[in-house]
Amino acid sequence: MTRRDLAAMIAPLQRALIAAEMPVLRAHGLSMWGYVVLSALDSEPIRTQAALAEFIGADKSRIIGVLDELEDQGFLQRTRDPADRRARLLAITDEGRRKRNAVQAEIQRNEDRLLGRLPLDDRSAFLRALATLSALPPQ
Amino acid sequence: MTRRDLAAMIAPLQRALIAAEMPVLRAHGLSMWGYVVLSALDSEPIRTQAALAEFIGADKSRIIGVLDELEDQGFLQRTRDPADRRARLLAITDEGRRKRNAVQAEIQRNEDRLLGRLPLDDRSAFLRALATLSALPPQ
DNA sequence: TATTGTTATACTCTATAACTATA
DNA sequence: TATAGTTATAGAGTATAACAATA
Repeated sequence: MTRRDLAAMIAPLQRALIAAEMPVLRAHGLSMWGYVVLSALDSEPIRTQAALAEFIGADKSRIIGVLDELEDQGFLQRTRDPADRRARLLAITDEGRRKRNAVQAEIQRNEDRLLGRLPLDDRSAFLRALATLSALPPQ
Repeated sequence: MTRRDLAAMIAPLQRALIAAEMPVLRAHGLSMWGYVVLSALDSEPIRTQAALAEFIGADKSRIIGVLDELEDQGFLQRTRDPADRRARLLAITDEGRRKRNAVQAEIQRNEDRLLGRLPLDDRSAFLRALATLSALPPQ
């Protein structure tokens, strides 16, 4: 029995999900990477920019503009690490957490509409499978 | 009950799938878009470049270099449409079909290794769900 | 005038390589 | 000398606009 390539099926789905996120993010004044950063800081204890960059799979130079903007918006604080004055410690603010939660709620509401097309047990199996596969080591 | 964003789970999976495809494609002398084009032509009756571009969700100007290369490689033929001499009719060659099938077999073998991490019924539900969600209209 | 395929141009993303300040 | 963060530069990928041939 033949099937389509996984990547070929996932690509349009990913496109659709991102297209649905865009207006939500824009309405909240967040960039895609800004949302990714807030989500990372909200769910994991991350200390430095280098640690953050590695966690979200981006280069350390790529996130700087994002952090600058988030800090300007008051969603993030950067403080020098007293123990190593080269490093900057990252902390999401209460406002940042609120913003992230509001955006996520809207995004997941959209996603749930999509998931609603699936039979109930396919849906939970799908989410379970995604959670497993997304957590695999890169290799 | 909270879950991660769909997009956030799909993104690393997509990255992993593409990373696994790259060496296979390179070994066969195909670009990613070249493979996409051959797959489209092999599975759907597509006549013109405009139709192909729309089918794979790319701009018509973006596929030209891809088509040039595939033609050079002998995987594709372009002929002027006698009924409308502006248009060029696309046809995958036998060699192109063979190449596409060989590449797809290798790619899916990799993918199957990933899917092997899932319990059997989750796996079929996952594939079923993906087929459904990837086929949804962009909206 | 509109459309097909093509080419040229500009823009966005990303990766890489310098640079600074600390260690 | 090495590392954290920053800035500058260059490259890839993409979108848009202009163009020639045909309708």
